[in-house]
Amino acid sequence: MEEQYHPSTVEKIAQEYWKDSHCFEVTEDPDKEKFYCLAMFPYPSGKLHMGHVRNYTITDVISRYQRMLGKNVLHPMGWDAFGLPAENAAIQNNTAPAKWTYSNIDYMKQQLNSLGFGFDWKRELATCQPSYYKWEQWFFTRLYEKGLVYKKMATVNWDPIDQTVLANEQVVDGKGWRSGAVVERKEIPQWFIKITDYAEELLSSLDELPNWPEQVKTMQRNWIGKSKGVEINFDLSNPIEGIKGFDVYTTRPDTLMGVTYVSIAAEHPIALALAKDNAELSEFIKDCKKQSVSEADMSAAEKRGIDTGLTAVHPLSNEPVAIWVANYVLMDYGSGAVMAVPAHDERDYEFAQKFNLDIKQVIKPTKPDDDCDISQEAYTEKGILVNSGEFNGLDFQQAFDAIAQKLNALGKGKVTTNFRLRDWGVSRQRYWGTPIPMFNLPEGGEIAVPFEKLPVLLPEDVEMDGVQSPIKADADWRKATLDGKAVEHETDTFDTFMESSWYYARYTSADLESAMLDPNKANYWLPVDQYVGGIEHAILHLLYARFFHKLMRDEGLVECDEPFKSLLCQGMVLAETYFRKNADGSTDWFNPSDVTLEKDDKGKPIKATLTATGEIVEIGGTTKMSKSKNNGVDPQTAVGQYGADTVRLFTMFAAPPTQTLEWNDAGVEGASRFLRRLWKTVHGHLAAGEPATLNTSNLTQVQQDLRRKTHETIAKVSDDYGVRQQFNTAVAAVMELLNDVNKYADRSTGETLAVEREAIEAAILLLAPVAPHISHVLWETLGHTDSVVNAQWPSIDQAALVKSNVTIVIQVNGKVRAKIDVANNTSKEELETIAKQDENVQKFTDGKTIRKVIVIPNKLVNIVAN
RNA sequence: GCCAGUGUGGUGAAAUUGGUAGACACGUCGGAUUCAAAAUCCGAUGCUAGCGAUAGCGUGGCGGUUCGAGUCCGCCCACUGGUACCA
Repeated sequence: MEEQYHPSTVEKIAQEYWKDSHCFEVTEDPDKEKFYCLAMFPYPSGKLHMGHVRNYTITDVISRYQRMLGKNVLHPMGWDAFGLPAENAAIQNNTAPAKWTYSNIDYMKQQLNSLGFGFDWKRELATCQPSYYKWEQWFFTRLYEKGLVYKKMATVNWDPIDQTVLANEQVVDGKGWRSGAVVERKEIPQWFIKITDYAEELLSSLDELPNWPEQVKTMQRNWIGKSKGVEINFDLSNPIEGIKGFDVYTTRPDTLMGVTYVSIAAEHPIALALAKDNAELSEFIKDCKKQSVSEADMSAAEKRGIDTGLTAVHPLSNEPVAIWVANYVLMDYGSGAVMAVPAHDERDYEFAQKFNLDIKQVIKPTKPDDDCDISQEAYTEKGILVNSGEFNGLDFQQAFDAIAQKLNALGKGKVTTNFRLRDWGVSRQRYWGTPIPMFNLPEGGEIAVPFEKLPVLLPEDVEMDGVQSPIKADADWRKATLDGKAVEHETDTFDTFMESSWYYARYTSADLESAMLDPNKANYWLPVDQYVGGIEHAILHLLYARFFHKLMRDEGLVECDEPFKSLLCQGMVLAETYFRKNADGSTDWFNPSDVTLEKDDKGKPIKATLTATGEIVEIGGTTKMSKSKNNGVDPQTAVGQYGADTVRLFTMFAAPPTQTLEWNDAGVEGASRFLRRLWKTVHGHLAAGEPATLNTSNLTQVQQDLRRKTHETIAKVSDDYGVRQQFNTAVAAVMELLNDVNKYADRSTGETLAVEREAIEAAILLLAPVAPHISHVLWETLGHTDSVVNAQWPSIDQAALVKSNVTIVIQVNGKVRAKIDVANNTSKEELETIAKQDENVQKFTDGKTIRKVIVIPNKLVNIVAN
């Protein structure tokens, strides 16, 4: 064996072996327990970034670990290939989105292989391939036939200069990112899938996902937002254009007597009707249109409103209440109207204060001493009704029921269950996506493209002008015939969340040409046993995929109810930023690789300079790796410099997977140093001669301790990989084991070498999932004929774990005053006696009365004295 | 705004069920080796005071529960993710 560790040589050997033996290509095997491990597939943006490296290292570690446990492991990879960035890049580089995308895929695939990820490339797919999106189109037409798809008007961001629809991301401070024009809201017809039909099930089956992070389930529950409330009808005092009234929904009918006005959306039919002969209102409505459609922007916008002059009739008191048009009420959600109870709702309170509207308290605290001062702020807690006539004195539930019942009797309201979740709008006015498989008919209306005419192909050889989608600009593309009749192709494409909603299932039947899925294969592999991806997908992607899975189930394609059995959400990858402010106020950002740091004597950075010029730059803090701050660290550079194993080891070691990960070159060197030390240890061990067969009956204390460490480490790492999914502590445990080997191992005889051999082999096996290349070569070097990728996970020798002594902490009033070594399982009584006799303990109990002694066997003794 | 997280030494972090705060690693300092340096090896390293034994303080802030709180509860601050057309 070579004395020095050369990562590039080692990695070449291992990667060639994996490739030549096709060892990650798997097929269904009913005799073996299956394990489907999946990473969220990447958008082919050009280069792999550290977030990808982290994601795929995690799934690779889990896959290799599960494989060593003897399971049939599927670990596929593919490309989320449709999307907005390809269009932007195509315009910028004067190329076509397809060409750009395919060349990115080629490059990134090579990068993935250089990192040694064990993917089954036979199942590779790219969502922009007609063989993939054909089945998505087919599935959509099936949903259409089942009535789960419909078309309606919906609001988009409209750039009036570029005459194009903008994504929320493309709206910056209310203006179009390219044109700078103030963005307008525009209503256009769009396709929707009825996710709300599945709201109840999407909510309730979250309870069947014990291995999902609680925070993700909570976010999804809140997003679905099931609530019980009352739908209330308000009549208009004077009908307008035949409109006699409108509905509002509230979860707080108990506050109904506190309604002092109602707010309606700018697009509400009543507002539009009134605006016809009200110039001021008409102007306000026009103004409301100049607003981004994103919820975050809207909530940040100033609350504005205007009194319409029209009143509605309060359904119980019959008193007139003012109708306001407000910019924060949206036509797309609910009925486009809300009742306002300023005394008991913060937003209504703020609005009422601003416009001097009445604030009427109708709820008082259940406990009289609770803070409630309506002149200062809204009281939003539930309480006891006041100023509510016949309902006075009722609590929330009683009032809810009584008021609902009364409204019901008057024919003015009913109890309903409401969901915050809205139907899934899947239409996009973009080019680089799956064409929506619908024909628009000349007489109006539409019909699904029949199966024989699928796929509706997206032309790939196009020129992007930066404004209009090439398939919208091309009148010929639109032309089609159906049964000899001229029809037109829909020119909108699908939301790219469509493709990412079912790719995990297609991997099981990747090359199937005759159907979307092969149920036999799909049902063998599904559900995914472990899904890993960024927390940013906690709601949208994961909810749409869950929904799509249920749609596929109801189509008879899959059997299980949920697609992802266990979910791990990884944190982002961060790096230090460096910048210089220019005289004109602009900022230049410098990549960490171009900066030299100067540190004070404690190691705290005090000064940063550009390595090339020596110019001083400012330290801008650690943030998410991004193009805008130029702090991306290229994985390829790191792999070239230290090797894939080091990069993988560092990514796993530097932080637990769910936390943010800070890239740090010094830390990477530490990881590299550890691998070199491992290599050197194996080299020294082999040079010392052949070990004898391990005989555990005649070991010295030091050797027993080393064996205990070996088996404690196996137990710890197994728990960390398999149960806790905390890879950083697993790596730390192996580091500890190797430290002990180097400190205590004895190479003088065959018997002692056997103890060292056991420890070293354990270390290699435990490390194999994280650093598979070096483990592959070292395992071979130790004389094994099978490859480490197929080796069996080490088992624990319970006898080696037995401890003779434990350290007990002795506290006085909760403060540590002594530590003692005692035999394992010393009795409570004995521990108490020993503790009280301790000299240091007596110093602190002297002159005090011992009130209580708490003894936790094998842990601590706490003496309470005063 | 709303929903969900996060906050521990100079730094990344550990502490799995309420029981020794800081494992492991980086950095820094000191030493060995070297003509010298790199690499490697050994040792020290939470902060403050003290030669030292040791003592006090210490897990974003304020308060609470408990014999005991990084961990549980309440309020607050800062940062991050999502907010339905970025993926």
